[in-house]
Amino acid sequence: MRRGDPPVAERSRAWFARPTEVVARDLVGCALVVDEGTPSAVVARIVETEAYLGTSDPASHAYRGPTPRSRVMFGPAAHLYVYFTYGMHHCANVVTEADGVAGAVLLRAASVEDGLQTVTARRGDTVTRSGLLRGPGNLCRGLGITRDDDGIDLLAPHSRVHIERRTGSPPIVVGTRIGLRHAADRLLRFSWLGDPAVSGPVPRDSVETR
DNA sequence: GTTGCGATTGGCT
DNA sequence: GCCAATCGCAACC
Repeated sequence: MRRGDPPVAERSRAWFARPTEVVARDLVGCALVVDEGTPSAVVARIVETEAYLGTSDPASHAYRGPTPRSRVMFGPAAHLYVYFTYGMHHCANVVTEADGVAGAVLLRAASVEDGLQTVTARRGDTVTRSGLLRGPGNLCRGLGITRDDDGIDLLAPHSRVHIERRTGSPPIVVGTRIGLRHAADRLLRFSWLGDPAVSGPVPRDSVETR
């Protein structure tokens, strides 16, 4: 490292601390690395995300201010926010924005690159390969993410979940978020165009490249 | 203390 | 397209 370079961890934190919808778009194509260096390591490429903003977003857990559940969303970026819903499913988010400002990106779908045997063992061998991590609940189950992982720092060396940026720019489709009662019309869903692991109806609202 | 419900999923009509 | 499963939260009394 040249003299004067900022620490790598700080530079990465700044990347996650950008506006939530920008991070949501840029996370598509990144790799999720779970339990690296263990026999059950998994690498999966993110193919679909949704942005959940702070106190201005009626669909966000942060809408009414911090609660015991949502407090991680108000903390520093690059942490994991995991919540439990419908009495049976976990959903994983990447925290965005500056410390004190709420924002998070829901990880909706991913494509298994490595660790297929581990993911299949968790999801069952009747699930098709593209369906293994399709949908936020299935993604958490296939990766073994639970509330125990709530609040972990993605940049900490010992963390069991990391995110790696990858070269290349996949074609991104922008659409409406899925399963919402409020603010259902906002274009805050980002999908890898044409990827078979994308969940829900294929969004066709607009296409952008980066 | 009580209650209504959800950023889901899979199965059935 | 409709609906049950299943329970932690957060809103409300």
